[in-house]
Amino acid sequence: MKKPTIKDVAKKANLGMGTISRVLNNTGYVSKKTRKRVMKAIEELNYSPDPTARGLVSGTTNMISIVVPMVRTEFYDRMLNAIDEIVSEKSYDTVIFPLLSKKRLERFSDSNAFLYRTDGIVMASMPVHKLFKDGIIPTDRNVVLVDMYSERYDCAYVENVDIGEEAAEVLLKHTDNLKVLTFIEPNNIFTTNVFSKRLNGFINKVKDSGISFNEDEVYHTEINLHSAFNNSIKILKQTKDFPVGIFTTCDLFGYGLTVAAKNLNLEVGKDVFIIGVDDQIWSKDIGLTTLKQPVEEMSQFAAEILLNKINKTEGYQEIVRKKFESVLIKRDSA
Amino acid sequence: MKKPTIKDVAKKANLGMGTISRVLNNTGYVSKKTRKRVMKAIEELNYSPDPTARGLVSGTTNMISIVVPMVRTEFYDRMLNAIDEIVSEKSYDTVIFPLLSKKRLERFSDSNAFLYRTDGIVMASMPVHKLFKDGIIPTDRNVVLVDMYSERYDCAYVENVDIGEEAAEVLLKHTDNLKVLTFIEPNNIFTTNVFSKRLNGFINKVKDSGISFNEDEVYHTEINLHSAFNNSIKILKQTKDFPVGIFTTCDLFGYGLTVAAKNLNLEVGKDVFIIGVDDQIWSKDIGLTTLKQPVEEMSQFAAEILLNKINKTEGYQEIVRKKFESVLIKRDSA
DNA sequence: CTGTTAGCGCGTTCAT
DNA sequence: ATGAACGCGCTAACAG
Repeated sequence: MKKPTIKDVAKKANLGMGTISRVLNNTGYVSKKTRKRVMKAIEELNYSPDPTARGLVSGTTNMISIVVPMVRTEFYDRMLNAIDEIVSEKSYDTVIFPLLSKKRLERFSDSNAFLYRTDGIVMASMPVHKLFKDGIIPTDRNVVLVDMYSERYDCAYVENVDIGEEAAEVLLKHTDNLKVLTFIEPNNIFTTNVFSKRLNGFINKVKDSGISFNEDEVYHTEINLHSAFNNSIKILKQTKDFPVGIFTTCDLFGYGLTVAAKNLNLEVGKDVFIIGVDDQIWSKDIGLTTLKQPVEEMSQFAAEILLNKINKTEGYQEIVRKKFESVLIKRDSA
Repeated sequence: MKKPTIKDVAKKANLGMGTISRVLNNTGYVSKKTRKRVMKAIEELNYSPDPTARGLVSGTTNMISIVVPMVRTEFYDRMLNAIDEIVSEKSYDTVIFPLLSKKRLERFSDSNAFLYRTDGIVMASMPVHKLFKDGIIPTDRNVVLVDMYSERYDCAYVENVDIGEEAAEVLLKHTDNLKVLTFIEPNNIFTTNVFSKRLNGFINKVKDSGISFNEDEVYHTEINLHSAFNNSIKILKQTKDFPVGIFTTCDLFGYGLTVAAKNLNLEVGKDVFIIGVDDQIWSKDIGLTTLKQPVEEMSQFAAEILLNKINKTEGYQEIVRKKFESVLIKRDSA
């Protein structure tokens, strides 16, 4: 019971292999009648073409690789869904490569890694210049970056410095008494420093506005709610004057702060102003004002330019770069 | 600048293709000297073999597919890491297929989907009997299930009914006044009903112990902290007698309940006893007693039997099934 | 020990 | 409009 091949179909339909291939790929001429015969044979044998063989001869796989740093956040979940939606319309399949470890990165440095055998690659939040030798992704396939700026590659990104600046603007409308709750990224090749960019943008904007800002007002937390809660309690207890405006560099921290404020009987939106980043699905429920990164739009845009490039016939192609703006979602907290 | 092929290497080293192939695959005899020559040529040309061509002829890819329902939980993140760790030792690569949608499921029903072109498939938390026609995964490749029991396939799983029972046991040591906070799974082909299994196990155990249990004592929540928190407040407010013991069918809900209790000035571990499931990374920090599913052990076991099967030469192989026991992690909350 | 050759399953000429 | 033959890059089998 071996799997049927195109040869079996040809034999069954009393036709040449070429003809079968032609109806399979909708290429060249083939009469209506024989097409029907082919379809019937395919049906009967329950045949479907072998993608490996196809890949070998045509060089294409009808698949798109998506490389993500990890797979446990809403951000990347949204991204994967958005990309899959776009490419599946053109009957491309997605396959996910989480960059789990340094060992995996090494494997990804081989241009024959499976990752690069697909028709196109989406790299999300990857500091390509740090990860790959000479900053070059070892492939001749089409590549597009999401959530990352690059000089060399097509990319769809948001400027995290801008996010920090916008956060400052929002809070400054309420008070000059400002603090920040953020995460300190480890200094390794994997990080894209989104948190420190947001922080820097915030500080710059505040200082530009002529307000003094002491680095002591930046508090640290780990990326989990419990740590965010604990450190929020600390911030609030150390706060002498209210109201206070606090920029939490992601919504999760904003959540911790919201709960902490409630615990200390402080009113969010009056005693404590909070702005977060990301607009998580639950952010609405807790009335958190936030800067939403347009993940879906960004991802879909990236997917589209990737498909374009794949289907464009050879030749020079300009690098496409698109900066996406975060959107202020105004709710009760600020 | 085409990529070098094995032919180029052969030419460069003045050898036959066969010899190159032999050193590449460590098969057959090849003298030390020529091996060196080959290595040198490979180095100089920066050659690496084309996995597609390899796959076509040998039928193997050195890759393992992992199918997961989604990719945004710690549970699956842990699983992926655990599996990757095992298989990468044998220089297999992992590729992830999240079952994002019904459309994707359809694609997965084609035995030539890329998913099935790898050397082995790990399916996580997949109700195979509901997802595939006749309950058969359309492939002749080796398959093993994780976090799911099956009559037909090798599997490594935990019995979620047991988890509910154990939770009941723990809480009953503190009080007979019991409640549950859980999620109601939608009734579709994707769900594995872990939550209702845990609930049923709990209820059965309680009733077996001669304690009456009213279905009204089961409260529902969505799978996010905010909903868990809100519904926890509701539970606690509707509770007349303390202490109360509450089984939260996952740690996330336990977290919401912990925060809610604090909010209402109830002491966890005295007024309110809580037991959760999963032992998330932050569960320790909030002192949550929990039943840890041995994700890593389970996943690694599955990976190992998969590798075994792959490398075993043909012939009858018994189905391997291993049930893993959850581990009680005792902390302050119960 | 090493070279040669026949396919793996398919797409793509090139005849017809 | 269709069939035959070649080759994609590689491994396996067989000669030598």
